[in-house]
Amino acid sequence: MKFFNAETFLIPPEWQPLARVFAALGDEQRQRILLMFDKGERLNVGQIAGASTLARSTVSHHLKVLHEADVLCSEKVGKEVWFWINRPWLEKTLGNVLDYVRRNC
Amino acid sequence: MKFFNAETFLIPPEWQPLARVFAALGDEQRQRILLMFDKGERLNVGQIAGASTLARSTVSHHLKVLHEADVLCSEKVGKEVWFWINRPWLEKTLGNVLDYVRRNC
DNA sequence: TTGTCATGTTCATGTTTTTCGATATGTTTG
DNA sequence: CAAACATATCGAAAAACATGAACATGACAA
Repeated sequence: MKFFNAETFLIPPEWQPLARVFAALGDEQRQRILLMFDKGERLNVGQIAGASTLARSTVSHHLKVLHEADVLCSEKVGKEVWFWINRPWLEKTLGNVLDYVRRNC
Repeated sequence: MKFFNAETFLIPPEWQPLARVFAALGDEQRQRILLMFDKGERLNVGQIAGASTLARSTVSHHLKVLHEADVLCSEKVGKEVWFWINRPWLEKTLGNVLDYVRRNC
């Protein structure tokens, strides 16, 4: 068994940002939102809410979760906030997990 | 915007097994369990429960979730049930997502 | 066989977290 | 200021999580 620390078991700290990504992507509504984005596209809350069955405030909440997990970037322009996928981070994160699996599983 | 279907938005069916993987990996305790496995190692419920702070029944539940997401394989030998990481599936799933990100994000 | 112990799952319950919409508040534009 | 857009907060409903007790099964010894 791996990573023993006396009696208890500790998650390596480099896994924690990753944990947020998985938690964020674990929700179906948030997956739905992510899949809406076209390559390189930027969308605002209204557009996403319009394409979903959720209330605008609910969409805003999910966007916040995705943003805190660094899965989405955002920029406020005038009275609108534009979101887009953080491709480099997503690519790096998934790549790291894949490497980990290949090396340690 | 992508994948429009009249008014509502549909998740492509090939994403559903993947969604289960992310949901399974979204929980911290389940991450903890996964990280316990050494390369190629097989562990039973008692060993995992012993290395965690959770009750055996709780561990059993989490193992069931991981198994239903195909993240773990299991085999019953005698009175013990042995679990191990489904490396090929995990590798394939993460690889698919990574490809998707590279192609469509 | 019968009894006992070890292992794992299922069930009922209680707790905690998440989800969601409504409303109120904040910002920016015209 | 008024209108449009987004966010924050709150409470209710739903889902997920954790636990011990009860149950099922297999190993093993008397």
